Amino acid sequence: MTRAAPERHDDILAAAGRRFAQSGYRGTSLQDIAADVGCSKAAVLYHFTDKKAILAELVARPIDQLRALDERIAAVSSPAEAQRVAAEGFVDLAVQFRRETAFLRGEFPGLLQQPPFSHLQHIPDRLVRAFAGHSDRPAARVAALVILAGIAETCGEFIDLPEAELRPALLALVRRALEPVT
Amino acid sequence: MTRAAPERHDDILAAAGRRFAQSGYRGTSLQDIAADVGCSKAAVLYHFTDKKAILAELVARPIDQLRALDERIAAVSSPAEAQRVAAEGFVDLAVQFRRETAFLRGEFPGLLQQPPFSHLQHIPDRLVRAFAGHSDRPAARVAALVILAGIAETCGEFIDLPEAELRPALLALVRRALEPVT
DNA sequence: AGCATGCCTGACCGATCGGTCAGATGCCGA
DNA sequence: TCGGCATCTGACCGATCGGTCAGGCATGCT
Repeated sequence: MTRAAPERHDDILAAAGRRFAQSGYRGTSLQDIAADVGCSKAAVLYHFTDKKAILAELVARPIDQLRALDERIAAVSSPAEAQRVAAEGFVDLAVQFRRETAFLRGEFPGLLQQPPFSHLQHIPDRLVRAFAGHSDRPAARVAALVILAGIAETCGEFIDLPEAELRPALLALVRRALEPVT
Repeated sequence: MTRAAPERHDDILAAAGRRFAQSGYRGTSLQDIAADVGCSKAAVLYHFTDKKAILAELVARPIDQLRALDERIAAVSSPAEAQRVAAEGFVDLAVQFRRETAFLRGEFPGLLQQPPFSHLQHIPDRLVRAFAGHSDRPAARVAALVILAGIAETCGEFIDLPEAELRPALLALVRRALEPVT
């Protein structure tokens, strides 16, 4: 069965993403990916030079999305508008990013501090500042990141609560924590 | 070089713990562990039946600690005392547990819902209730867990802030979030 | 028709993995 | 001194891994 190259490329990427998220990078063989796609292992290596290349392209996507959100925030004029944009986009993005790259933290600790992931160390700084409303309290800025970034992974691990219910409750709590002291 | 069995046993366990935390379970070979300990791979398999057995014994330890803390909280009389004990013990324990078992989440998702890890789903319930001071707001109880559990992993990943500085700031924030609405 | 190109397959390779096994070594009680 | 047990080693096994290679097959251009 022969398909057009771009579609096969994306099929492999999607299958690899599901497998990596489920069983980790080292726990996923090229044979597994090929079976999901419905082709041979050699076909996978025809579209990607390496197994590493699949991973690299897979993680580049959320990084680009996060960078795009960062630029969108940088483009708006008022801090209030920046906060709104950040609050809307960052939660979903942080949740998605952590869910899709959870296996990286276990198998490759320290990898997120290296390029191209190290971009994240600078981008979230502006994101969180926008989200926390230019708060001077570092605890508030840190907390916004910690809470948001921890939602996806912690939910369903310790807590038996669907993400749909957990997120608004936590968001309300984040907003409250970030309110200025009266 | 021959050592007494209990010491060798613990040496292997300690070496495996470091390796698993660094490179993951599948990323660590028995040869790696043996090299760290200073013995042969067969010697490792003399003290442990399986590679799985090493992992099982490694993760059983923090589970026991968490259960012990739970029993300590159940033993105290007043809710205020329970809250103090929980606040003291749970933060360190949650941080340690998440750091030492971070690789599990990436390589074996869903494992923490199965025995013997599923005990954690019941134990933290009382812990968090004690920590949150019997709050009726579910968001507060959830938040206490989420925040505490997210400290170890998120710190040093996105945030360039040592844990020693991060923890008191977050603890202050947790307490504030849990205060009753005035 | 003939040929080139893109896409894919099955067979194969070396390396590494977890695990087994027979036997060597050292220690300790009889 | 001798036998037995605990501890450990080197050699080895089958399985699986990532990756290579020669060739097959369809399509489309000349």
